[in-house]
Order: sequence, then C-alpha cells, then structure tokens
Amino acid sequence: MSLTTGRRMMDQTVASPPDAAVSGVLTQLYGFLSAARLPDDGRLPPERELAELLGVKRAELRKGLAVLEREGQLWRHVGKGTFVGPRPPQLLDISDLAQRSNPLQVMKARIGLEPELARLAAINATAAEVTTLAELNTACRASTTWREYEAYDARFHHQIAEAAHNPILLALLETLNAVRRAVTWGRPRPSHSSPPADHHSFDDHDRIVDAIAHREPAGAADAMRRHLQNVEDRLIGRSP
Amino acid sequence: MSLTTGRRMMDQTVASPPDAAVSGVLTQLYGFLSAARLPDDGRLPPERELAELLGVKRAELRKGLAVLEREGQLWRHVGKGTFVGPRPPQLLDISDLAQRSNPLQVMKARIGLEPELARLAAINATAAEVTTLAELNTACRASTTWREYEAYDARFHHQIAEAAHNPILLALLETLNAVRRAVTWGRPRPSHSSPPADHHSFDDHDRIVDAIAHREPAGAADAMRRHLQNVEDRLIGRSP
DNA sequence: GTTTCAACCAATTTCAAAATGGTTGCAATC
DNA sequence: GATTGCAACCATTTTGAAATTGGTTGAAAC
Repeated sequence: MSLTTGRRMMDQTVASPPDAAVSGVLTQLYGFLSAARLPDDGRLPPERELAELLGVKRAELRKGLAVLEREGQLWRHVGKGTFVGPRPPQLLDISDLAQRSNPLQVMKARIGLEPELARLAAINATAAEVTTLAELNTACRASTTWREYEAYDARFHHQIAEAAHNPILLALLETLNAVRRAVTWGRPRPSHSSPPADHHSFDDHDRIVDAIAHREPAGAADAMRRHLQNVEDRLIGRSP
Repeated sequence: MSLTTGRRMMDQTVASPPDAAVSGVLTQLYGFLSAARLPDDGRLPPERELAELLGVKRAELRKGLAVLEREGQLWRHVGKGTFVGPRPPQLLDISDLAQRSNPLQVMKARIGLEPELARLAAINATAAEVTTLAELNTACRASTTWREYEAYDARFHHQIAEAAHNPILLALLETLNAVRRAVTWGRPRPSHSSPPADHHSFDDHDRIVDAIAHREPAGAADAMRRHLQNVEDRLIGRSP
C-alpha cells in the first residue's frame, strides 16, 4: 500500500501497469529486508546472489529494486552494491565545484552564510574576540596594497566565523572560501594600486564590528548582509 | 660547514638566513626549478632521483627542500611526492566535525543556510521542480512511519536546495546533512509509531511550497526560517 | 661528533583481477 | 509477436599485492 503511493510519484514513462508483475517480488523483498541481518553499512547481497536467494530471476528482482530505489528506500551504484537507506551525498570536490560555479554564485553563498555567522557572533563572541575583530578592521584600513587588504579582509570574516562558536558553520565557511579561492584564480587584482580611503567596505566593517560589540544579533546580521550586498553590486557592475 | 648548527628539527623561530651549508643546495634547487620542465601538477622528481640529478646527498637535498617548504614555495606529502606551489586546502573531515558538534549547533547551521536556499528556490526553481517539491510534501503527509517520513522530509529539503540552482550552497547543505546524520546517530526514533496528523512540519512545509510556487523569495525564506525555528524549539524542549 | 649510508616506516599510488550494477542481443516461451 | 530468460558484455568500483615516496632511525665511516 505504501508501495503504490511511492511509485506513482516518479513514474515519468507512459503508464504501463507493471504493478501486478512486480508486486510479488516486492513482497519478497520486504520480507527479506525485515528478516535478514544486514551489515552495518546496510549493504544487501549482490543482485545475482539475492535473485537466487529469493528464487526469482535477476531481471525481475531488478524491477523490484528499481521501485524501492525510486521510493528512496535504497540506493545502488555500479561496482559498489545496493544499500538500504537514503543515498549518501557525494563528498565535496572543491576544484570540481569551482568549475561548475561562478563568482556570483559564490557571493550568493556568502550572503546565505555570513549574516547568520555575524548574528551568532554578536551572541557568542568573547571580549577578546571582539578586540581582535576591531584590530583586523583597523588593519584593513591601514593596508597599502590590495593584496594586503584582502589578506586582512579574509581574516576579518574568518574571525567573525570563529566568534560565532559554531564549528559546523565555521567549516562550511572555510569550504566556501576554498571554493572562492579556486573560482577567483586566474583573475588577478592589480597588485600595485591600493584600496581607496573611501572604500565602501571600511564603513561596512565598522557597522558590523559595532553591532557585534554591542551585542545586537539582528543588527550584526543586517550589517553583514548589506556589506555583502554591496560587494555583490560591485561584482555585477552596478554602482561600481 | 664547520659551523655548529645546533639545529632542532622543528625550529619554527623567525626566518633566519639559511645556513651556509644549505645555501649551496638551495642555489642548485632554484636552478633546477627554473630550468626543468615540470608536469602540470607541479610535481618534481622523487627525492632519491633529484638528489642524484643534482649530485648531492639525499639528506642534504632534504634540508634544502625543508627550507623551501617553510617558505611556502612547495609542499610535500608521504607517498604523493613534492610539488611546487601552495599546499592545497584540506577538505573537511565529517566525522571529526560531528564529534565537535551537537544537534543544536546543527540546527543553527541549518537556520543559517536553508532560508537563503528557499529564497533562491523561489527565484530560480523550474515548474517541474516545484511540482516535485509539492509531491514530496504530499508524500511526507502520507508517510506511515517516522523512518519513511524522515526520508521524504530529507528529500523535500534537498529538492529545495537543488531548485536554488546554486551548486555551492547545495554542496554546503549536503555537507551539513552528512554532519547531521553523523551527529544524530545513536539516538534512534521509535520505528513503529507514526507522525501525528497534526505534525507542525506539515503546515510549515505547505507554507514553504506555496511561497516558492508563488515566487515570493522573502516569504519562502521566512517560512523556512519559521519551520526550522519550530524544529529547534522542539529539539530544545520548548513547546514539545 | 658529524656525516653517510642503508634499511626501515607509513602513506600513497599503481596495476591487475574480481566484484557489481547496468545493458544488450538473441533465443525460448507463451 | 510480444514477453521472458539467459548469457555475455560494459563501466565503475573494490580489493589486494607490489612498487613508490617522503620521513625516520641506527650503525658504520670519516
């Protein structure tokens, strides 16, 4: 019953009713799944073996497995096997990800992550962390080259992520930064010029530091969001 | 050469001019690096080979390589080799991260990520993706076990992330989910009971789907934020 | 006492063979 | 004639042994 509800969902092809033909295998499969003692990783026997175990042909078994896979109750992969449970996410390949991304998408991701980090930082930052943050902000202003500015800017944002005291979000931001570096590769900044004294980021950073120092979570998130929005606008070419 | 080096293995102190003994090898190394045609990955020959090429002892070569490595001009790894350029960023260790985290921090991370994903989904989702999302929502309601519900719930949230059409944020959410599974392990749900018909998530999901279907970015982000806030409240024990 | 050399260690790569899900072509069966 | 059964084949992955490679040690040599 729950079988039929799940199957109709993804049925992209023309409605041929294989229900009756497959239902027998499905019942056997459910019986096996509840009876068999599976290994910790949830792997079940190879198709050729399982087919013999259940006394069905391999093609028939595969139809049943396909149904269960569409329901999301198991997942399969060539060379690996068949496993019960949801399909595990493919682990992160930075360079591959960078190739499939562009700087604008990186900015969208930063806008997704960093305001919340600023919010948490306003709640959880220690006094020492706020001090360090202010110092990094000062160092940004004092930078004489773009390269130096970017180094301090990166540490500024990283310091906020640390002050949020959430190891997961911190790790996600570091991953994002790795992608950012990989994406940005190949489009170097001018190394001789320096950030102008009225660079918009300076004021943005001030507001972020103030909000965190004054323990204003909403204000910190908002200041960060506006800052990144400004950066994105510059990136797009709006208000250069 | 007759100098008393008194060198400790991990002498991390401020960069002092390299010993006279090492400078010879360093010059040879610099010469080799500028002359040799290295493969694309920047890998240079194995130490044993390179030592013979330069006509120096392996121990001596290693001293020079150590200097260059400290300068950040190359990086080495056992079994891999020696490569010119900066050391590639280490990708994160899920299980280690899970050990340093708790379910509440996972929720904070979700609140940081998923509202923005919902916002982008309201902008970028295709009609087919919205349809699939609605179907997954229906499947959640129709679930007869917690296990089945959670499977559909996970796919629901994943579908939103896909509909956002931002590979970076999608990858970050998948990473987060991997951590979530690792953290949640060991506290199984009752497998026989089923989600109550008035489960708060049902209405929450409805609002999210509506906002995305009606292309309301702010509304989608808000609905998602409220949903996750509800889940967090349940997690903490407030309003069980 | 330092240097040199060879051996050893641990992490990784490489290579071939086996395993495994996915597919195809052809014959058998109804 | 369409479905089913069967076997072979394909592409990916795992496995395991051997070779590779950076890192380390200890004794011999100078």
